[in-house]
Amino acid sequence: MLLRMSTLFLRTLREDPADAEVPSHKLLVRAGYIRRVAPGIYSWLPLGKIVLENVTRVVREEMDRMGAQEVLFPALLPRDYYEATGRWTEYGDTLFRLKDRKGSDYLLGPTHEEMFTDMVKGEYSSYKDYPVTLYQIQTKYRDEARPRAGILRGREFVMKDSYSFDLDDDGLKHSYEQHREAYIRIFDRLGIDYRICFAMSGAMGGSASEEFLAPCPTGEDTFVACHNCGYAANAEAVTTSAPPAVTAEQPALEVLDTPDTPTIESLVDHVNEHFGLGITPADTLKNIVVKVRTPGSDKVETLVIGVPGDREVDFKRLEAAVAPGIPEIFEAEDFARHPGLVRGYIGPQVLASLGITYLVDPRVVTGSAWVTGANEPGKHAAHVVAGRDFQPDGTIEAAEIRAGDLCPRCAHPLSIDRGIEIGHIFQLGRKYADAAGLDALGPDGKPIRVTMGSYGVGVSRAVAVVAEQRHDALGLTWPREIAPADVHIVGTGKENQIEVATQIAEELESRGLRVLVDDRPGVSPGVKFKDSELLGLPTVLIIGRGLAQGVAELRDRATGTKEEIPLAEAVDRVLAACQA
RNA sequence: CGGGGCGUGGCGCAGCUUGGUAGCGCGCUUGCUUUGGGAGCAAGAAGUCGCAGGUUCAAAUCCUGUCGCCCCGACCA
Repeated sequence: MLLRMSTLFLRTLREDPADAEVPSHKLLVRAGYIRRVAPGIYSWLPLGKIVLENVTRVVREEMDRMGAQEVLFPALLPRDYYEATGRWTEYGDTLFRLKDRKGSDYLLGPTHEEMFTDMVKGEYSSYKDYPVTLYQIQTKYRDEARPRAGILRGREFVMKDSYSFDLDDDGLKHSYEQHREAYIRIFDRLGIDYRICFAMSGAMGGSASEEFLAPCPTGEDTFVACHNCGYAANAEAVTTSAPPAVTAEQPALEVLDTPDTPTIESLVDHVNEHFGLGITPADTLKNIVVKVRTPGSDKVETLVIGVPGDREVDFKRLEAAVAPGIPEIFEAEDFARHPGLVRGYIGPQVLASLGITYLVDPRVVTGSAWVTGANEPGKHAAHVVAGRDFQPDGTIEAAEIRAGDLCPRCAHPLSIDRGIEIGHIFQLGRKYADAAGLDALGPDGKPIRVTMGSYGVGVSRAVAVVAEQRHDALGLTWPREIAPADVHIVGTGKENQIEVATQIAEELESRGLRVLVDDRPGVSPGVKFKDSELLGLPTVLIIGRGLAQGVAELRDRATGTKEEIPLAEAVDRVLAACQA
């Protein structure tokens, strides 16, 4: 491959685009890789298209290597496939819907579980056919509430999605492990820094689930990591380690007059001042009321959640914890309907008699004593003991996570970072097979319900993530595997530098390298150097002022090292650099 | 959907308070000079000032409405 900048369809921008905020967005636009056409929708210019194809190639090679077989579904799909699983309505506004000329409903596929399941059902019927894993690399459409950060979160994006079909749980585990290994190879080859995090399976249903998160300040996901034992988890999936149960005898419950103490801080101050208890916010028990709506029905359950007073309820964690239920704020009118719940002074002592479910943070262990509401305006209760004065219906992971919280596996302090989800693997189980009635006929003549795994890689997002993780003040610094070319040869000077640069470019191309040569006449050296740095090819060879002395300059874009080399050795030295 | 900001040549912006000739930088075209860090000089091309209505002798500027976009929060590869 030999690209000549004199004819390459490329225009670099000197200034950041006004609508870009994150580095990958700014740089990909400035370097002429992508252009915006609508919110969350981008065109790929020649260099960007090459990078995207390179990522695609890596993903495809690794999927093929693990034995998955590539298929391709349409992006334009009829409604009925998504009707069977209820997702035509469940997916809500995120689904791009359209009608054909006859008025029939269609959609642009946001994901393809239904299609894969249906395809396997149509072709396979015997246990001898299984297991099988299929994948596709496809453009997906999601009408995101808020597309953002350029290509990082678009409404149209390229995704590799695959599905494994197995006859039993062990088979599913094996398929899952194979994917895990394939993903590790993929992201290693792409040069992405990532963590494999425990995840919630969320609305998709299913059990084991892990996310591949690329640590990045602009990331939208929060994850914790333990630097001692290697544990990592999405914030929603972190489990809280419970302290041991308290066996010591506790004083009897005591109701205290606590007027004007609407906040935890005011309560703590008041109690310490008037009753000398010496408590901290962590000794109080804060009780939050929420409504949990069951999707697709009118059923709404009232739920009270007890968390230590020094912590907020993390709504995302709460959502994950009550999934597939949808938590909603308990409004003033809801309080009006539940006179037993005294806003600001709720204590768990009365919940059982009110018939309200009470779930507590795991720190609220049996025997622990708390200062909490007394279910009367202006009154709180002290020495309220779990297991004695109230009986929780269970625990819930809804309290916020903080840096320094203890690792659930080894009890070392956890760190908190942000990351971008680039891959997600999980064991779906039989939800879609159930919906589709996907069975294999077993050796005994009886049907076996197939169990599935679902696995995704954000292909176009990976391009942005690499740009996000690998750039400097001057521009992009692609890893060789996905760079638009191996080497950028810059010819600059008023003698025959451009001719020589072109000759070397042709020689390197014939030796199997992918080459970009800057053969633009009359363009000043500064412009060429700046463009070279912006574009970010890993190796740069400059044929410039040293030509008369038979000298070229070899640069490494990422490290910034520069070396003068004899022109006669240029081809070999570039080859060596590109093969290192 | 809630909150904030912005719509002016291809890109980045000023002008709007106090109505009166549409301006700057980059990019683009032509010529000459320049060639190791986004060159210089000269001459050019290119704008329904988001859209609609209103006020006015006169609207980018004032008023009303409307559309769109970006950013921050609830959703996800």
